[in-house]
Amino acid sequence: MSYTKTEENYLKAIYSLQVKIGKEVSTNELASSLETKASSVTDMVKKLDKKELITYEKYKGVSLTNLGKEIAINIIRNHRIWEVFLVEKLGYKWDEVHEIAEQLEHIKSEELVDRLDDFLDHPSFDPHGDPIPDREGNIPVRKEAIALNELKKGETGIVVGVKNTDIDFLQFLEEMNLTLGKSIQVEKIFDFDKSKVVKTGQQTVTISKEVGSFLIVEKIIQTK
Amino acid sequence: MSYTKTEENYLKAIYSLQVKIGKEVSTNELASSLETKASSVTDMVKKLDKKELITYEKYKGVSLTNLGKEIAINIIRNHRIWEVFLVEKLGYKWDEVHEIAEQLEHIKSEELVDRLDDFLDHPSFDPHGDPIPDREGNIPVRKEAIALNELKKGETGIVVGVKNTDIDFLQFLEEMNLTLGKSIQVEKIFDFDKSKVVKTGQQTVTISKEVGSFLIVEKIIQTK
DNA sequence: AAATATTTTTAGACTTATCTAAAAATTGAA
DNA sequence: TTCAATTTTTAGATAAGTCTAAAAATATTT
Ligand SMILES: [Mn+2]
Ligand SMILES: [Mn+2]
Ligand SMILES: [Mn+2]
Ligand SMILES: [Mn+2]
Repeated sequence: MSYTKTEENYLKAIYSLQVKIGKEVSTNELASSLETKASSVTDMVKKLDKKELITYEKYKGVSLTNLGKEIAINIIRNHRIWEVFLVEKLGYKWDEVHEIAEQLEHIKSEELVDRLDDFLDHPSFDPHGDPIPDREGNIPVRKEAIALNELKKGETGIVVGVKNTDIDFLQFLEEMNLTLGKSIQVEKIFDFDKSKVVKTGQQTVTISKEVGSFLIVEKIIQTK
Repeated sequence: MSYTKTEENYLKAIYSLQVKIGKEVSTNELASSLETKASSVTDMVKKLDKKELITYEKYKGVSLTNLGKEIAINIIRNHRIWEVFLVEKLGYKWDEVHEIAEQLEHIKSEELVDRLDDFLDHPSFDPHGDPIPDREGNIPVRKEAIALNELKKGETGIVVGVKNTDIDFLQFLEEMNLTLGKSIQVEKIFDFDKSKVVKTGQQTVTISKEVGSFLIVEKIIQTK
């Protein structure tokens, strides 16, 4: 069985929203996530329901079937492996690869992504720190990955991911030098608005609570 | 400006047919090349004409404008560079890559193929021996490339390309061990049907006139 | 030069994915 | 609990690309 690019994008969007909100995904949520209209969503979810990729009940939203989930995870796997390729082999920066990966993830070939995965030495995380599912759909979990906001004053974390992939945000991080793998120490937290002064390498910058909620870090236990 | 996959495939097909037959491409030729119906072709060529990618006159066939030719050559460049990548980096065999390249050639990114080209050290020919146009559309020419049929008895050539990329034919060549880079010596030519006995490495095989017309070789001058 | 065969175009229909506008159902406030 | 706001669905259109069947034009034979 093979699916259209649109069907795959719907499944991927439903998967992400389902993980994020933990219950049935509404028509409007899907519409806004896919930048389309609610009426278009209704049409498409009927079709996906008929194909048994999702469960849809009128006015009650949708959720993925096992098959739908499998396909969604596979597309995400494709996307993230391509992103690794683009950054590791072609020298793209991590804030430049998403749009191209959106196209590459839909290339139809059982074998291609597996070969690419071999070629890249089976990466577990993509350039944004997101986990890469394996062929069977298992998703690696990172120990101790938390939002930067959960770090207390004096604590240190390594940037291992972001929760927001807007190009503007990624470029902001680049500017601030808060990129993947960077070590960040919390110097001060303002009670006022929970903004923070953090140190990364020689730089010291102030970041908002919002930015701190989007940055995923691995907390470093200081073994003195 | 960006074009649909279908438009790009039409331009590519028109380009190849135009090169092959040297005059306007007829509706039926295009239909059979694209495995579609003449009526569909008529609709599409009207559209491409309106976009000034081709010149179309009712009942008189089509030919590419400069813009159309430029786009066609660019798609061919994409296709062949991806084929090199698939063979050189991912370990595919040369008879396995065409279908995947048919998909990859349509990925929209100014930069991607240029980066891939760098990564592959600017190859001039693809795994089938076909020339790879550069960014400006210039197509490299190979000196002394001739059909195997043009070799006389006793002469030797190196396989540098094929004129038929049907998967059946490529697999036949694989079977016969007449693959790219192989040296072929003509042992005998039958007057009867111009079939040949040829030697490649330790193997000796008989090939038809047709096969000989599809194999491109570089003639080796025996400097005794 | 007609008649016939072939090629090409037109007409009308279908599919996928989308939209706007209006109707129906659900939610939430008074 | 009733009415208003919001969400969702339906109805009807549109655009891209395709198809079949029939009409029109061109090419080939007699
Ligand atoms: Mn991405
Ligand atoms: Mn990513
Ligand atoms: Mn090819
Ligand atoms: Mn090729």
